[in-house]
Amino acid sequence: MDARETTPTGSLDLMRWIVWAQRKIGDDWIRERGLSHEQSAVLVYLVRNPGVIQRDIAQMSRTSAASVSSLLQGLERRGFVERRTEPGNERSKRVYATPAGSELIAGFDTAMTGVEETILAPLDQAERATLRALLTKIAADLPQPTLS
Amino acid sequence: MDARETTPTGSLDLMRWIVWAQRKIGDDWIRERGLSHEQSAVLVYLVRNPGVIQRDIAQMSRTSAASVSSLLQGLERRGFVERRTEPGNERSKRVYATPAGSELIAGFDTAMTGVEETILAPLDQAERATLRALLTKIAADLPQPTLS
DNA sequence: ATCTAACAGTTAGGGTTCTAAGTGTTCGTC
DNA sequence: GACGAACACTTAGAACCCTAACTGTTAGAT
Repeated sequence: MDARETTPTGSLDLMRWIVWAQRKIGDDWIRERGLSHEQSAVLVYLVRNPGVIQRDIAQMSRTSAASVSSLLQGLERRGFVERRTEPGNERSKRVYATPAGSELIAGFDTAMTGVEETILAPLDQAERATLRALLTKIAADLPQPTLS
Repeated sequence: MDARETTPTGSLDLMRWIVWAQRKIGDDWIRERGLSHEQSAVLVYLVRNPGVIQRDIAQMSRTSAASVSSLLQGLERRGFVERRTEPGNERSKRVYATPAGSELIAGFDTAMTGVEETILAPLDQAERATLRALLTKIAADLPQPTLS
């Protein structure tokens, strides 16, 4: 939930608004499959980065190792994820999305690209290029999300 | 959490990335004060719209009346929110942010405008105007967040 | 006036996520 | 080797949010 404004004006307010519209659709799609938003985000990450260890997941999602542990328990119980320890390193566990997990995310991705197309419909190709350039410039040096 | 990509390319991926960076900072700020993201969003809404009833909150946040009830219990217990029933209508409750609640959100807002400035730093004034124009165009006819 | 249905909100119970404290494993130093 | 610190992860317990079922209130129809 993030409908902080009724009539957004600042650029970041607008972005939040737009992103929130897309996210809401994605969350609904995911929730119908019985997963939370956080679980889906981790599953997407696992499909793109197979075999990472839990510490990596904690870093990218900026949460604690404990939260990752609980979260993966839920995903594992449903058969979307698998954890294996490799011989020679008994304390790390490599995490993989199962075929069922990958399939779920594939469906999610196609649904989401459809939504993206719908959202960007008001812009022509030149405008989209400009937008992408500006956003790239911003994203290039985002401040480290360390608190003020 | 929404770090779905390691190297985002699409415009909406970029927006998600940027928004997520800001949101993460905001969430940390809020969590240090002992609130969840959802609770903060509702509190912001209440500061801007004093006296709404719980059904309104459920509509704007697109959740259920039950969730709003639990959420407000947490906010009320901490003294950030107050619920009053008006004579003549015994079944609706008008909800107000207390001074403590308003003060909290005021601090949050100033912190966030600082973050916004930091994030937009790479763009000059002309670029910011272009960006805002493009985003406004998109936001103008966002698809209704009804599921596909 | 009564009866029903819709409404506004709450309670109960389960899953999720968080903080704090606890295992077990590896590395570095002596 | 042996010891201690750092590391990777788990468990326990609390708060949160959600679905389903519930209580109490209002409005409308007969």
